[in-house]
Amino acid sequence: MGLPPAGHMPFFCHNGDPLSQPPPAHMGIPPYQLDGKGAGSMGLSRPAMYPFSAGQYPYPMLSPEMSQVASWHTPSMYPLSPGAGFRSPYPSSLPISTSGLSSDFYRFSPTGLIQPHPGLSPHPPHLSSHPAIVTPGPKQELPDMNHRSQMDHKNNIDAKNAEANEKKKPHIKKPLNAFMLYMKEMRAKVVAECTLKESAAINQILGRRWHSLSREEQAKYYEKARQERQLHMQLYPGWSARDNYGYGTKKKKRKKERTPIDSGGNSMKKCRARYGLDQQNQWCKPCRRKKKCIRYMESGGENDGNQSDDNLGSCGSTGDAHTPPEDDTESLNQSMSSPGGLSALSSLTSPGGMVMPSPSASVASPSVSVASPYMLQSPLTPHEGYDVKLPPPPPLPRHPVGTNPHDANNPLSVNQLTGQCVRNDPSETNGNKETRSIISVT
DNA sequence: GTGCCTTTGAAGAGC
DNA sequence: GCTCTTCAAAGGCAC
Repeated sequence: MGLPPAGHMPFFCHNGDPLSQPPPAHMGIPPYQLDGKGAGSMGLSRPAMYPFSAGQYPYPMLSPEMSQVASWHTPSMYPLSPGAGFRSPYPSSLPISTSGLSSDFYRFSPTGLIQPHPGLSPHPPHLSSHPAIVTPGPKQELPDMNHRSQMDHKNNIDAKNAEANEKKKPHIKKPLNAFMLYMKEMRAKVVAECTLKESAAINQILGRRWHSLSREEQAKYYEKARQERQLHMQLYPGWSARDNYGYGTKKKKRKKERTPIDSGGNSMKKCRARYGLDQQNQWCKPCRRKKKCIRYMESGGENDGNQSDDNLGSCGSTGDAHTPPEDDTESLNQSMSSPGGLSALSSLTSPGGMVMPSPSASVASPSVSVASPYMLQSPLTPHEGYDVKLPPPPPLPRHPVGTNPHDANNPLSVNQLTGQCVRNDPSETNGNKETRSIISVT
C-alpha cells in the first residue's frame, strides 16, 4: 500500500539524516519550548541520529538564525514558491506593505480595499482568479448567449440563479495564523531539502521546527499574524470565521473520532482536572499551548488512539513507536519514582537541564509561552501573573528531540541508559518498516 | 472527485 | 469561563 500514516513516516533528508533536528541547546531554545510533544515526544528523529555535535548541526537552515535570515530579511516571503502566480506582489501603495508584512497579505488583496466585502459587489476578474484571497467556489455556469431568449423566459430562474450565485459569493478565507504563515514560508524549504512531499509529513516537521524556534522568531510570526488579522478585519468588517463553516461541501471533519477513549470514563482525566491551574507546568503540552485542557489523559496504559495522538511528529522509527508524550513524562516520573534520578538524567541529556537554572527562567513558565507574544504587547490576554509568579520547575523539563531522555533515539535516552530498548539501527528500521509498529517501550 | 492526513492558532458556538 | 469544533495551507493518498 502507499505511504504509512504520516505519523509513522520516517522523515529523511537526502543524506538520510533526520529532519528537523532541533537546534542545539546552545542556540537558545526557550525552556518553555522544550515540551514533550513539540520537541521530544514528537520524535521525528531517527535512531541514533545525533552524531553531530552542537556545533556540527548539519542543517544550517534549521537554525533559528538562518531561518530568520531567510524569513525576515528577504523581500519576498516565498522565494521558493514555484508558482509565479502564487501571490502577486503586495502593492507598495498599501501602507502596511512597508511594515514588514509578508506577501501573504495578498490574500487580502487591495482589491478588497476597493470592495470591502465580496458580498457587496461582484469581484473583478483578476480577483476571482486569485487563489488566495477568495476561492472562486463552484464553477460558475454562464448563461449561453444563444439561449438568451430562453433565459429571458426564465427570469424567475435567473432570479434563483442570482440567489444561488449570491450564495456562492466568494469565499473569504480565514487569515493565516502565525503557524500557518510559518508553514507557508518554510514548506518549500523543507520540501526542497527532503524527500518528502506529503504535506502531512511536512507539517509534522514544520510543527517541530516551530517549537524549536526561538521566542523572538515566533513572536515575529505572531506579529505578522496579528497584522494579517487586523488587515482582514479592515478589508472584511462583516466577515466572521463562522461564514466559512461548512463552506464548499458537506465536508465534515471527524478527525478526533479515532480516539474512542474520549467517549468518557473515570480513568481519563484532563490535565486541568488532574493538576489544576496551579500546576500548569505539568499539563501536557497541547493543554498548555491552548491554555486549556484539550487532551484526555489515560490513567494507565496506552492505546492506539493515544498513540496516534501522541505520536505526532514522530518519524515512525522504532524508537518512536511509543514516543512518550509529555504525559509520559509524568508517568515516567512516577514509574521511576526517582525524581532525583530523572533530574540527573535530564541534566545529562537535556538542554532543559541547562535551561532551567537560567535566570531567564521567567520564560520557563510554560504558560508564558511564546505563545502569546500578544501578551508582550497587550495586557488583554489572560496570562498575567504567570510572569509574576514562577511555578516551581517542572519535575521533568521538556526536551527537544535528541535530548529527551525518553527518546529512544537519543543515545542517552532512558531506554538506552536503562537498556530497555529499542532498536536503534536506522538501516534496519529503514529497510523494514514493519518493525516500527512492533516496538513498544514499556 | 472528495475527503483525510498533519501541524498550530484563531474564533465561534454551546454548555 | 471552559470545551469543542471548524478552518486556514499544502499535496499525496485512499476510497
